[in-house]
Amino acid sequence: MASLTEENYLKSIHSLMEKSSSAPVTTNDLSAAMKIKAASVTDMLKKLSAKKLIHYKKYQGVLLTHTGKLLAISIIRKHRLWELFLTEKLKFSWDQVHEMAEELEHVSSQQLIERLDAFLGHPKFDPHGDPIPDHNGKMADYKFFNLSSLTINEKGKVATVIEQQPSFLKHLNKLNIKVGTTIKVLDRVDFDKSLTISVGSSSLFSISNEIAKNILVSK
Amino acid sequence: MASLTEENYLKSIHSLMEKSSSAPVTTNDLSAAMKIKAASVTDMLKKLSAKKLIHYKKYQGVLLTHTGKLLAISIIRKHRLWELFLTEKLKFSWDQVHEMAEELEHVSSQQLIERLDAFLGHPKFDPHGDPIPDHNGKMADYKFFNLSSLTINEKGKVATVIEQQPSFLKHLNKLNIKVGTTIKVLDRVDFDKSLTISVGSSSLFSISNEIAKNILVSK
DNA sequence: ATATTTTTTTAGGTTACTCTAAATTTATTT
DNA sequence: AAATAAATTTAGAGTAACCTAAAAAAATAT
Ligand SMILES: [Mn+2]
Ligand SMILES: [Mn+2]
Ligand SMILES: [Mn+2]
Ligand SMILES: [Mn+2]
Repeated sequence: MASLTEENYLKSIHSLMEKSSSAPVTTNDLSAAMKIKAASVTDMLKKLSAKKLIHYKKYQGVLLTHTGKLLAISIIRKHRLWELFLTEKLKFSWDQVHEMAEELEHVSSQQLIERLDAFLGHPKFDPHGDPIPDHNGKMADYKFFNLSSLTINEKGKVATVIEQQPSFLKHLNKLNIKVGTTIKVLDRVDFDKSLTISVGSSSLFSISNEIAKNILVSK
Repeated sequence: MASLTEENYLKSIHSLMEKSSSAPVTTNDLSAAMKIKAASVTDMLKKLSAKKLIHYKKYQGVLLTHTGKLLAISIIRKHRLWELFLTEKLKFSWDQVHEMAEELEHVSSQQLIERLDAFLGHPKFDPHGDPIPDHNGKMADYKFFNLSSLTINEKGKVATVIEQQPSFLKHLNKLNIKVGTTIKVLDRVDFDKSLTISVGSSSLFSISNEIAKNILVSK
């Protein structure tokens, strides 16, 4: 139905819509996110519009149609299930799996993905703490708190990370921070909002606000 | 390095070379096998030749170069490992896995395939009894016997099937014949070479020579 | 309300892969 | 050894997905 390229556009539009709380996504946003020139993006928007996967009016940005959204979510489902397969079964670490999942998510068999889901025990979250949509597209919708917003002596359990570049994830590995880790905020420096935290039951160190802002916790 | 399309051509050339015991593969052979018009095949042959993946002289057919052969075998390795994953872990039957593996074999990560190999326990054969090349391209090379060539009262263990269309595999499912099954030839009709066989320890029935010719056994 | 800047679209091209129709080469028959 | 048939290549074209440069529209600043 949709080509690999079209699938990538839909996924990108979906993720930009989430970041902008469903406001129209602009051509330039897509161009920047996908590293494809704006003129090329315009071409593809016309095509996706003709296929009724997006709502598109010249100069007005785009929104996913119902069909487009379902398709986007089904690709995200595949991406996250494959990521979990790679960490759980093949023992890759969370900083290695994204790129491979970018390819695996385009494997078309619906049956394959349902079997994979069962094989993994119908998981609810991927290795980065992102929710895995079920086969109807529904996904867990918890509200998490930014680590940087916790008060002194407050504890949180790492739920998700916002920034997911391998370099950031590898840094968290060094700090022993992963999904599920309990973090307690012990102190905050007024000047730069850096935090002194304890991780798990052992170590105690300081992290910048830049890092804290990219970690979401449940209380 | 090589595109999905190029990979499919190399795989096709490899399999035709095996069938013709390494004689040059013709443009028309490829055209028929890949269901792509001969003119298009010629275009691609020029391209693969420029990349030194095949030996190609106008009108003279093609052979894989050393590099081309290594690449073809690495794709076959991926194909067969994914097929085994699908049967062993996701519980698909041998008649369902080929199509999915046709897509999965193009996922590029070398690391992924090495981990998958380990996860499956470094298997030697795929669900159809075909040998899985190891990471250096070496594969088991047993000599098997055609079921149709067994003498009366001779036994064999099913090792591979030649024809691998889903329809044929499903028929074998019905007959309870799979890789590993022991078959004993009890009688042969002179007129049409059809065989009366016993399968495993139970059933006893007749199969046509057409079917027998597509089953290879070890003695 | 104009002028300037920024964003987006259009116009015209390129590459990868496919096609049909015509030309050429090789193989087979007579 | 021609003549005919079959296989292969060339020529010309189309679609998908990209690009740069120029034009047009929208947003911002004066
Ligand atoms: Mn990812
Ligand atoms: Mn993820
Ligand atoms: Mn197969
Ligand atoms: Mn196989």
